[in-house]
Amino acid sequence: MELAQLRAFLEAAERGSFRRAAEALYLTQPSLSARVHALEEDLGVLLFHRMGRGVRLTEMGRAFLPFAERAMEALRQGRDVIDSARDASGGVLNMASARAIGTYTLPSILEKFRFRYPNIKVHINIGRSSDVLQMVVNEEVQLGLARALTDPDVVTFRLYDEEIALATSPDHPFAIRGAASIYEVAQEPLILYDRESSYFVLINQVCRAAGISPRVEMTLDSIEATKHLVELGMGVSFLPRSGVRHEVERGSLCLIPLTEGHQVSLPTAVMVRRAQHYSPAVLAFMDVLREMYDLDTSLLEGMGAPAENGQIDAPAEVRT
Amino acid sequence: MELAQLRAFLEAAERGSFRRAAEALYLTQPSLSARVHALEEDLGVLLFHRMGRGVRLTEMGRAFLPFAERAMEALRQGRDVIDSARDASGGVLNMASARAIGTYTLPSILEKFRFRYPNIKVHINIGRSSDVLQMVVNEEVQLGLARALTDPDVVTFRLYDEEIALATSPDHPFAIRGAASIYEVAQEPLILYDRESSYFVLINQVCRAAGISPRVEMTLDSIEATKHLVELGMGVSFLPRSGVRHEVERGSLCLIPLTEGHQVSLPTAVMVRRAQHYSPAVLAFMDVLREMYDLDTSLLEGMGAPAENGQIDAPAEVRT
DNA sequence: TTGCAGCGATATGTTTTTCCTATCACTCGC
DNA sequence: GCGAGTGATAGGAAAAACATATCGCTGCAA
Repeated sequence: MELAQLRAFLEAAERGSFRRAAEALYLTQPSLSARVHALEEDLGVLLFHRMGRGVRLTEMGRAFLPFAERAMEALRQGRDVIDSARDASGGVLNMASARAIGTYTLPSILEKFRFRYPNIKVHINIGRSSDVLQMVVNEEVQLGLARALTDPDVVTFRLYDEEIALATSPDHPFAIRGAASIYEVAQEPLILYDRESSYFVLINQVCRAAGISPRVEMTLDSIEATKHLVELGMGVSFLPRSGVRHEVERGSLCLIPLTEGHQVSLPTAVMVRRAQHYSPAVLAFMDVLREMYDLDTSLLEGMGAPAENGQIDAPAEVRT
Repeated sequence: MELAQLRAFLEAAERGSFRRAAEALYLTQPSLSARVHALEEDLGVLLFHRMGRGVRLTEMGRAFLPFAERAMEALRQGRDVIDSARDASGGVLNMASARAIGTYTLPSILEKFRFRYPNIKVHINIGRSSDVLQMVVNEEVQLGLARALTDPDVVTFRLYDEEIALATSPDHPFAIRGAASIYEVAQEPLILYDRESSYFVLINQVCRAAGISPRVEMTLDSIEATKHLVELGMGVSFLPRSGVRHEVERGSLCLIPLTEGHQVSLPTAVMVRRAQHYSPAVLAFMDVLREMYDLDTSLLEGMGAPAENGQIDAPAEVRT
């Protein structure tokens, strides 16, 4: 069965004439006749009564007609969807972001993005870094911002290293002294957020590296709430530097360097599912990131698949 | 767009591999590749990401997939309907019959028919002769039994002439005398049924031919009720001979010959929509009729369209 | 009744398309 | 790296589709 045959069938059924149907399809009558005949052969039944004057559907023909119409309608709709999607596909960017990035970094990115591409609608899903990666892999989103994770199906571009700093209230002994040892921190009540988050994992990792086990007094799932508790002197916390900028400027929080020089940083990256072609929206967003973070996104453009150096395999990085 | 392309698309989408899809469709990989490429060209979008290892649907491909599936499903259903209709088409005979024929003649026809073709289901619509003709023309039924009417799109085979006889109760003067003049009948209260029916029209026609106007006391739409009224002596009526056989045998009704020799007969016929091919059920029914009424139905069989002498143009016939 | 016009079927040669074989380029797993 | 597996490409062969010309039939009209 072929669509050409169905088109011939439908046209002939509608016009009651092979000749006129052939005209409508820019064919000669014998060609259309052959198409109908082939369809009849395929189905094993006569679809038309051939009268001297035109043709008329048989019972079988009438029975088959609605199905042929439905099939053609489905394909027409499919084509419509493709057409509208092609025109509008540049118009929607569906992305995912880790919470901290979405809260503190993404707004400034979006500001620039919306200014430069005001017609692109953006949908943002907030989740943990591992969720973000998963959404990218599953193609639930076109693009993800999170801690740099690696996956064979994902291209990861590193954006910047988020420094995780020890934060205390201004009247805390650490703040007054202006420094603290990692071993002292281990004695302090520690407030962390979201046991599953990258931050939590990373900080535990640092402590283990230093051979200490921190006194985790509280875990929350909100950075904002954590900051407030630290401001109130309930404990100290490791927080992303970009997330406490305002409080530091205001003087309600202090960032304390560690005497051992431990520096905890979290590589932040943008991730896309590996593919050969990317939607205009994705390329536009990457372009904004390229400008802001000196990124090399040339690998995404054109036909070529992204090469190896576009990725980062580095796990959360700890320099000492 | 062609179905071959859609089949290639669907198979490749399902298997994630052009090569395996090609195998499944008994093609070589380049052929399948070309089909998909042609579809992509037609739609103007890429449907697959070509990875080194297999292929993966693009967003567009995912968007188009359900429509392609729906179209294929519609065609599959259409084919199923055709297949089951072909197998069962011999199994259903949809017919229409005029009331009198359906009541008195059809049962004996059906008895023989059901005996010989026990697997054929019969649906019967009862209506007036003109309705029967219309249903045949509109192809609402495959076959009609009615007064012989003519239509350019209908083939009419005459079966028998139904004699319309004057019926009275056994104690009526006509019955005692054993005969009646048409002019005497004009003086009697006449009971007729169904103003629109062929019988009614025919009897009026006879009376007008004799230059008389009958005393129509009552019109009913049931032959059975008419018979009962005549049995009770409420009047006389013209009734189809086959419809009063039982009452005459039982002695509750008498049939009175007209002294002038007027004989009213109604040509009864079977009618089918003119076509080139007839379903097995129709041919089977015609075969039973052929045997019972010495009909020449050979014209319906084989490929040839029915010829001219298969029809009857005679209107209701009045011999005098 | 007899032409005449319209329609569909058929035959045939040509053109177009489709298909397969062979080969290249690329990716991935060992 | 190297081999297995996969998709793209090129070119020749096979098949299908198409158009032209013509026949037979039907229905309409003179």
